[in-house]
Amino acid sequence: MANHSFTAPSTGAIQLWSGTIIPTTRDAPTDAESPSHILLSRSGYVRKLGAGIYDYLPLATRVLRKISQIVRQEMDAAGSSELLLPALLPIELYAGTKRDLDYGDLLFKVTDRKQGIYALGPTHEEPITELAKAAITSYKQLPVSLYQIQTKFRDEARPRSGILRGREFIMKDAYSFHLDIDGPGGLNETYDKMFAAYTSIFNRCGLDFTAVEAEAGPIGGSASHEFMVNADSGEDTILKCPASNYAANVEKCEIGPRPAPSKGYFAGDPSGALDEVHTPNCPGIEEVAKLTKVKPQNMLKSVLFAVRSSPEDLAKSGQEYILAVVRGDHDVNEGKVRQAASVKSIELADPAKAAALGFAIGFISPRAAVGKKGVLLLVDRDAALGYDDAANKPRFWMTGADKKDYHAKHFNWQRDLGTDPLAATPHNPTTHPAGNLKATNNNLIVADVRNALAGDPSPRATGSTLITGRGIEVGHIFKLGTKYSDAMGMSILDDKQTKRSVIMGCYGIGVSRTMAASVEQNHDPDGIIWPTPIAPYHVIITTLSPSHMTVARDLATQLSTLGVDVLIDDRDERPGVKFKDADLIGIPIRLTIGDKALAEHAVEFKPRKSKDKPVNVPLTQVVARTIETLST
RNA sequence: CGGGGCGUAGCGCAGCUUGGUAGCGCGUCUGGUUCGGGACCAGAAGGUCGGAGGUUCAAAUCCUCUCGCCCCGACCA
Repeated sequence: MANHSFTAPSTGAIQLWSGTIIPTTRDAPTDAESPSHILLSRSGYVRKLGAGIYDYLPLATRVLRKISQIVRQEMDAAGSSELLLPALLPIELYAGTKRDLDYGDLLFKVTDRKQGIYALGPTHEEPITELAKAAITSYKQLPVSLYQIQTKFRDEARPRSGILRGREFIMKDAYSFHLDIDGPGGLNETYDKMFAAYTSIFNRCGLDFTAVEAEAGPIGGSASHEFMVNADSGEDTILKCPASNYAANVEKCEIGPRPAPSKGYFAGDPSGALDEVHTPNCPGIEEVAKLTKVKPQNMLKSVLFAVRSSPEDLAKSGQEYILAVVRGDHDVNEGKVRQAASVKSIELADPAKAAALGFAIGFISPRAAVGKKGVLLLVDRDAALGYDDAANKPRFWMTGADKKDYHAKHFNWQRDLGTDPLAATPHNPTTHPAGNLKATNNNLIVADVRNALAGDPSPRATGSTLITGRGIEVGHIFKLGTKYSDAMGMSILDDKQTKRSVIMGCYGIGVSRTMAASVEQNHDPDGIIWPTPIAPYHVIITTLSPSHMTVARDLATQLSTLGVDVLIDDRDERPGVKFKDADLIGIPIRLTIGDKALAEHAVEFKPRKSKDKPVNVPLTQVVARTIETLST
C-alpha cells in the first residue's frame, strides 16, 4: 500500500553484500597516491576510467547522495531553490563575458556534427544570467537565489589525487541576484545566509573544517570565503590566529603590525664594501645560497612585474613596471603587490622586454629601479632594513649585481640606492607601523607584500602569532557584483524607474571532492572511517555462517524501521576476509553475528573508529545501543 | 607547456640489457580439507605484451612514429 502521509518516517535501506558490487582489493592501482584515492579504490567505491575520470560504484553513489541531501536541505532552508541547467553550453553564450578566452584550455569544448562548438560547463554564471535575464523582469522579484547539483567539466592541465582533482566532478553551484549590496534583500544578507548554510552543511557532514578569508572580489572587503577541510594531505596552506577567529589562505592572509626598525626603515651604515661575486647559473635564491653559503634570510629577492592596464590607467599612474623586493626566504604575494601599488592586474615581466630595460632577471637588485621612469620600487618591511636591531649591528644583505651571473655582497639601502628615490622617503615612519610608507615622488613604497608565515604577528589580535595548517577546499562563496550582469546586459528598473545593474553572488560546493576530503581527513591504516551522516550505510552486519542470516535479517529489519541503513555481509567468506573488508569500507558500526556471542543471546558490537575490542551486547539491547551510538 | 617515468591476465609485478613458442603473486572457477582478523592442497580458465610501421628466418625484447597513463613543476574552483 502506498503511504500518502507527508510525515512518513524514513525507512533505512537493507542491502545484501552479495546483491551489489563492492570490489575490494588488497592492492591499490599504482596510480593511486593520496589516501583518498588509494582507499576509495581499494574499498570498491571508485574506479578510474581515464585521466581524471572515475566510475562511482554503489557505495560511492550512496555517499554522494547523502552529501547532496544535506546540501539540498540547507540550501532550501536558506531560501534557495533547485533547478537544473544544461552541462552542454553553446560557445556563443560566452560572447559577452569572454570567459571562453579567460578560461582558455581549462574549458572543455566539443564539436557537433554541424561543426558547432559547445562547452561543457565548468560553472554556470553565463547560463544562469541568461535565464535570469529572461525570467526576472521586475525588481519586485528580487532577491532570488537558485542552485543546482550537477556534473561539471574542466580540462585540467594535470588531473591528480584521484577524486580530489578530476576533469569531471560533481558540484553544487548557487547564484543569487540582488538590486543592492546592503540592507534587506541585499547581496550581503544572502552572502551571510550562505556562510551560515555552508557552516551547517559541513558540520552536518561531520567534517572538521575552517572557513578562511580568500582573495577579495571586485567589491572589496572580505568578499570571499573558502571552506577548507582540515587535512595534513591538503593542497592549500591556511593561516589561523589562535586568539581570534581570523583565518585566511596564503593569497589573502594579512600580517599584523611588525615592530618598526629602531633607526627607521633603510637607515644603517653599510656592513662592508659592495663586493661582486661570480654566481654562474644561479638565478635562484637557493642556488646562490648553496654556492656562497649566505643564508636566504640575508638576501634580497627582487621580482619584476609588468602592470596590465588600459592606456587611460597608465596615463594616470604612470606605472608600467613594479619591482617587488622581499627577503630571500620570503615569497612575494601578488595580491598584496597589486593592492600596495593600487593597480588592478599584474603579471611577471617578460624576460626579453625586461632585459631591454636593463633588468637582468635572476640577478636584479633594487638599484635597477633607480632612475627608471614608470618603475615602482615596492619593498617589504622585512627587506627595508639597514640596521639589525637583534644583533645590534649594520644589516648585511646580498642581492643581485644587475648583470648576468653576478650577485653583490654588503648591499646597503642608503649608500647603494642613491638619493633617488630614497631621499624622498620619510626615514622615521615608526608612528604608523601598519600603514604603507610612500616616497613623496611616488617611486617607492614600503608595505606588506609577502606571503604570511607561521609565527608572523596576527592581524587581528595583538601579541598573538599565526599558525599554519593544510586544507582541502570544498566550498567557496563569492560576491560577484555586476561582472556578469554588466557583461551580459542584465539590468532592471528599480522603484524610482532607474536602470540598475543586477548584483550577483555565487556559491559553490565540491560534492565529489567533499567525499574524498572526508576520507583524507578520516582514515587509519585499516581503511576509511566515515562520519555517520555521510556513510553509505550506518551499520554492517557481519555474519560468520549462513545459519546466522535469520538473526541478521531480523536485526536489519528492526534497525531499518528506525531509519538506519544496513549492509549485511552475507558472503561465504572466512571471517578474516569479512572483518578486513568491513574495516576497509569504513561503515561506522559493525555488528558481528557468530556462535560465540549467539550462545549468550548476544551479538558483537564494534564502532569502526574505536580501538577497543568488540563487546557482546544482548540481542534485546543491541538496536538501542546502535541508535544511541549513531546519535552521538 | 617544461622535466622524469610507466604501458605485459581483473589488481600488483618479473621477463627487455644479450631477439628463439609469455611467467609469478593476489583475485576468479572446480573439487577437497578448513573456518573468529585477508587459510591450505590439487586442478583449471584468463594475455592480439597499448597501437601502427620497420629490421630479422624469428620481436614483449631492437628501430621509427603514435596513443594512453603517472609523478614533479608551471597553472588551477
